[in-house]
Amino acid sequence: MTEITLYNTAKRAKEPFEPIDARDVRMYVCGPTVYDRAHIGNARPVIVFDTLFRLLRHVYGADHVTYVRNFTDVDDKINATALARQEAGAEGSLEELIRARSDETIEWYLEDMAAVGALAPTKMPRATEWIAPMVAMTQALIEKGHAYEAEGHVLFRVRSYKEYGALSGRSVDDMIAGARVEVAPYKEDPMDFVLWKPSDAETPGWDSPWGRGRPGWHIECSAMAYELLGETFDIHGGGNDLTFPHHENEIAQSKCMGHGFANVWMHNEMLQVEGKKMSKSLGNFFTVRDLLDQGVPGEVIRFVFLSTHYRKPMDWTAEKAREAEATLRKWYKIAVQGAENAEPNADAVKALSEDLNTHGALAEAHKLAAAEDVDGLRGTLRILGLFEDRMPEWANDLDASEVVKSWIEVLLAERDMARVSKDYARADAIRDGFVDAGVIVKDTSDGATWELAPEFDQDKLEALK
RNA sequence: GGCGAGUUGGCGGAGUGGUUACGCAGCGGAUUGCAAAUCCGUGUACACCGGUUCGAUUCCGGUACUCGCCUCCA
Repeated sequence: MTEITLYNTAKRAKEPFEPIDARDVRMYVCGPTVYDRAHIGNARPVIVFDTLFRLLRHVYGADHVTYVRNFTDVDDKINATALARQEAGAEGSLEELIRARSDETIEWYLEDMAAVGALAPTKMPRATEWIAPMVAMTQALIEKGHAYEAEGHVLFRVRSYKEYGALSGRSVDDMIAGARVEVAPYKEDPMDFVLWKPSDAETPGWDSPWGRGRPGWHIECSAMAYELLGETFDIHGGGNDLTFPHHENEIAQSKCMGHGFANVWMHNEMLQVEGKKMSKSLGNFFTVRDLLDQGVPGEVIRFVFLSTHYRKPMDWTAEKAREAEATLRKWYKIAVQGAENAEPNADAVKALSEDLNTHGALAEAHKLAAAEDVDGLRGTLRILGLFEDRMPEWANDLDASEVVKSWIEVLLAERDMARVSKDYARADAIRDGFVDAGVIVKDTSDGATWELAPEFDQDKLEALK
């Protein structure tokens, strides 16, 4: 069996991956807060952990991997959108509008992530459907002395968990020293974080022993992971911005419940755009849907993501997308000749098994393409999520008649042969079409150059249209 | 301030204690009906300073610089 090595944030080292139960390998990844379209950075953990999911399925069998990715649909930003819609005259109660906003955002998310080749996780729990387990866990933490109620809030007593800070390598005292946040007066300790908070009439809330309220973000993941994967599971993933405080808090909650929780912690690095942090103020903020709408295929987006190791900062550039598209066009023509159930190349799998060296796997794919190993390439592209059942439509050759039409536009406007021929790859067939139509002829003086026919006239071109 | 990641040839980006990563671009050539496409060939890189070693880009220590997190932002 293929030996998989993974970098474990908790150990700060790569270690051999040994599943608790090879017949049911379990992974939890923090999913999105569903208030709007997923931006391009959101796609990174999705693609990284989807690739890991595919590798695990390959190694342990498709039926022996459980992958849980949640939706956080308790959030003030969702409420704000719903409220704005109501004020703009939208039909329905605020509650209904909130639910509708979550629903539509989840739908968008699944569409966009499917477009970049992400398989659906085994389970996708919505926080609002698991409130009872969150309440139960909160209650249990109070009973164990790890949490306390204060002014309608329930807070986790950070000082009661000695290992707090181990994942992110921080000490509680250092964190307090560097804290820039104002401390709520009802907290016993500045580091304590909320498990449950009260909701006002305008905010979604659920009944609880502490009154009507809603869960804190961190308890959501602890409770859902426990319900769906059990007390102990194999891998917990997410972006490295979640390492602290989110994952640190999850660990504190679950460990204090007496759970083993996750054995391996994996974090992907952040994404930048054209060398800069993506932000709305810099104007380099865009969503996955924006790219798709601009005609960047999902496979190309995925390829670009796979070309950088997941633990390194990644830079999204238009140049990389161009390169990726050219490479994929070439590969698809070869891979499409391969058998449908072709196995991935062993060296490519080996690369992936070494802490998800996706770029190494792509390098193997280059070699397979050069060797015209149609099966190996097809299988390899499939495990990378770059090729499913058939060639993506965008990768097919351009339709000659469509291309001719665009050429005609340019010829009519500029009569520029060179300009036209630069733009299209399939010049031969297209040119033949023009020759047949008598629009272009070979220059008789040198016999090597093409020019517009002397008797060329507008009508002839118009007719071709 | 605290924590963490990184620095590889023109660019992107792997990896290794002593042998070609890979891709793109470039250059040379082949082919060709201009161009494109295709094919062949081509590149002695590893931030800086010390140390360990027969030998370090690869291990250890330090310096510089870059970046991220510490704000429910993946």
